[in-house]
Amino acid sequence: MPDPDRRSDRARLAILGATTDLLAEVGYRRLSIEAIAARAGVGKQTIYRWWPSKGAVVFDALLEDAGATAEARALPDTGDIERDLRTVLRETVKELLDPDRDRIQRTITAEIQHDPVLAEELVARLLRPQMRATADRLQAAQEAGQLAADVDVDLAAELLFGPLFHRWLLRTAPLDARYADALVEHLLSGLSRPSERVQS
Amino acid sequence: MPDPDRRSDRARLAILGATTDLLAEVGYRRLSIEAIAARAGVGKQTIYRWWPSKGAVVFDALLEDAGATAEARALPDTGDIERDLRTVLRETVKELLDPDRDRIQRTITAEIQHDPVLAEELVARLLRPQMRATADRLQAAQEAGQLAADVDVDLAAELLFGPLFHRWLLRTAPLDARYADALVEHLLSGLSRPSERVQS
Amino acid sequence: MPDPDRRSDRARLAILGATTDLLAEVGYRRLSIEAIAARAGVGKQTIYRWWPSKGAVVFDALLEDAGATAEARALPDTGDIERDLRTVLRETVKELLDPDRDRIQRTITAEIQHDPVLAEELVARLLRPQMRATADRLQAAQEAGQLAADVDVDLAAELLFGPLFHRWLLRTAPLDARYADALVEHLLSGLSRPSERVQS
Amino acid sequence: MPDPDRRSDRARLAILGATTDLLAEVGYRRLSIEAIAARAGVGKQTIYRWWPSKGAVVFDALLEDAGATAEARALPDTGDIERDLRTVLRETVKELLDPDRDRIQRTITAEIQHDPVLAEELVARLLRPQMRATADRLQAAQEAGQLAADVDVDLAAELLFGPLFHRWLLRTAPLDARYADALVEHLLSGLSRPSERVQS
DNA sequence: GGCTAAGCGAGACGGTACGTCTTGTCTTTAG
DNA sequence: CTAAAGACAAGACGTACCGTCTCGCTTAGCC
Repeated sequence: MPDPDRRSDRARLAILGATTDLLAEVGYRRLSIEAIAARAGVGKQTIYRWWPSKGAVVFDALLEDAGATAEARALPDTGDIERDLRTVLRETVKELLDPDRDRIQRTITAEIQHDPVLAEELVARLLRPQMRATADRLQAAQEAGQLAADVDVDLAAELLFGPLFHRWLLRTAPLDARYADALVEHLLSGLSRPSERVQS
Repeated sequence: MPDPDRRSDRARLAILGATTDLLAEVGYRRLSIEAIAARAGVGKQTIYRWWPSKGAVVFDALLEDAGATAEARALPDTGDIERDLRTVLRETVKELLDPDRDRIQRTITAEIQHDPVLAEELVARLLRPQMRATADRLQAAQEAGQLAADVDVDLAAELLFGPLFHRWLLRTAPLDARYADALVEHLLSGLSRPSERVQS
Repeated sequence: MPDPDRRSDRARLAILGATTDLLAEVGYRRLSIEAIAARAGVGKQTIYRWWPSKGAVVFDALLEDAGATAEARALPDTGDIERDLRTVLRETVKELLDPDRDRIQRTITAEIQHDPVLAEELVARLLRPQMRATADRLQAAQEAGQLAADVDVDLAAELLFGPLFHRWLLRTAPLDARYADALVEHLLSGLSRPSERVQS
Repeated sequence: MPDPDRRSDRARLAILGATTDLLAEVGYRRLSIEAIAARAGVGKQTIYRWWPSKGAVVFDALLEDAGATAEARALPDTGDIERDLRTVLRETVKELLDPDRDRIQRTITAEIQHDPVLAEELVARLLRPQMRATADRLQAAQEAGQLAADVDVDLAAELLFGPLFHRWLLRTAPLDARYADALVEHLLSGLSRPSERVQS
């Protein structure tokens, strides 16, 4: 309904900024549209005009921050697949361990549980690119003969990030660089040998 | 402060029951203590007396339900490790795909993001036992010579459940029985062969 | 703090009306802001925004009603002071005996016991005007030679209304028209004769 | 229902004492049965067993205090009716001006507005005796020939106390000793002269 | 360059829920 | 076997926000 052309960028940025600030100060739970509007020096209607929910505002505010990070995390390609995977996983772990990122990331994760639309946006803009890049790197390694030809590189990427995020989100065990290394180690070496398996 | 000896079990169960019902009906977001009290025929104070937050009530309500489920999901041991893992993973997938369980499980997952105490309780009472059981089943297979002796069974369990929950929580891709099978398949066969790896 | 210019008259009148109705139905003690808001179809905040306490709302509601009454009770002046005073006192008695007015009036009287500010407002807007009018009527009679020149007309007014309200408020004896007449009778005839007094 | 013989005097006095204390500390409005029980070191049930309402407890507590005062205020009889009336009215004024008595008296007055039973008890135990005594003193004066034989002594008593309490309760004007004197003066002298009245 | 249709800030509104407090009843515990 | 202690159902308190709705006031952008 409202005309995007006439949208005030001043207001937009003030809202996003106030949201980021307040998120850090009081957390998602106690964050209110009222407070965002007040902090941003903006009428509540201006928020409701452009965002459908608190979650959406928060989401945009976080993406604003996360954007640069994601770009910067382009996968390295040194020719050594093991080293490159180690690098990217350790980096991911380090990021998740940073208190600020931790809070933001958890907030966004909690948020998408109840909002599939946001979920899709998050996946499309942050998660999928990262996994895609990892899978691409694996494929390059495959083409270089460093990996078996029958390896499903997408599945492989999930075998790296899946357990990592599982530990982090569900807190089943502490997350550290050694775990990242162990995942890479397993992926590249294989856990079991075909010869040792019984016939099923 | 209040004396647990004098706690009314009637009220406790009514509250937990009402919470479960309302969760399924309106979801976590629109679940209110007010509504729980009304549905349970209980004073609000009785809820506040025994639980510190809405999250805690929901959590207890969930555990009450999940208890039996968890017990019932004792791992099968048919002697065939592949079949057994397939069974347990497919079961887990099926459970996560059930709308009610999905909603409840997501709710609780979102909840623990901001509450490490709840997180630890969830892990201790639900997640850890399941992974422990899986790891134990793997160890039995190992002792039966169906798996290489150097396999880290705990890591193996994470390689199964990690990617599963990753897909489910972050919605990076649809979750189905085929994916469960693929995870088992990978774990037991190995993705890469040692002989094919380049020297690093 | 709130801006009186933007005040909704619709809400104001609905609140005052609901208050009057509920006062008559359940009395002051069991009157709740909650109920007023519900009956008026108004948010509680709208009440708290404009009135500091339940007493203040009730007070305004009463004055709204009493306003017209007070205006209408302009003193008659038939030329016959005794008849006019009888009329006004009997009218007052009749009003106090009406169950609705009785309840409201008692409520407000109880209320001002603990709130001098409300007291002053009540006196200024209702009580003082009535006594002033009565005193004025007495003065007119005085000027017409119907009363001694040295009579203090203000004191005289208190001698009429004081005993009346005393009976009514403290319930020391039943209130009726005969009592009103007796008070007028005494005021105009004098209880004791100067000639009969002993020297003091 | 409960047996008055078995009533614990210790508890009764503790309750009455706690009530008086709390009344002075927080006033009637914010006085709660809960607080009285806690302060008195008594179960709430013990209060509910013996008193029907908060008002009743307060009432008893206040009467406990007021009792002695009332007894002590026996009317003087010096033979000079004017002086005696002046004394008793001035005393009453002084009492009403004392902050503690003022608060207690107002509380009790507010209370009886909504409780005719309490009203009757107050009247019977405090108000009526005082007015009776005043009327009796007037009658003695009458018999001594100091007052006209046709004076209604009960009405006369109301003409003294009525305006006094009217001023005090409704705060229509400040209460002081001069006003007390003026009332006595009027009662004994008469406001108007019969000879000056017009024929009605 | 003036008109007009927006977006804007402000904030009152009808509501819902919060977490606390008190009421009056009922139950448990200790003397 | 009584009375304190206090849990309970009920419901009002006053506050915080929700999302909607006017208000005037900029502020474009089209005439």
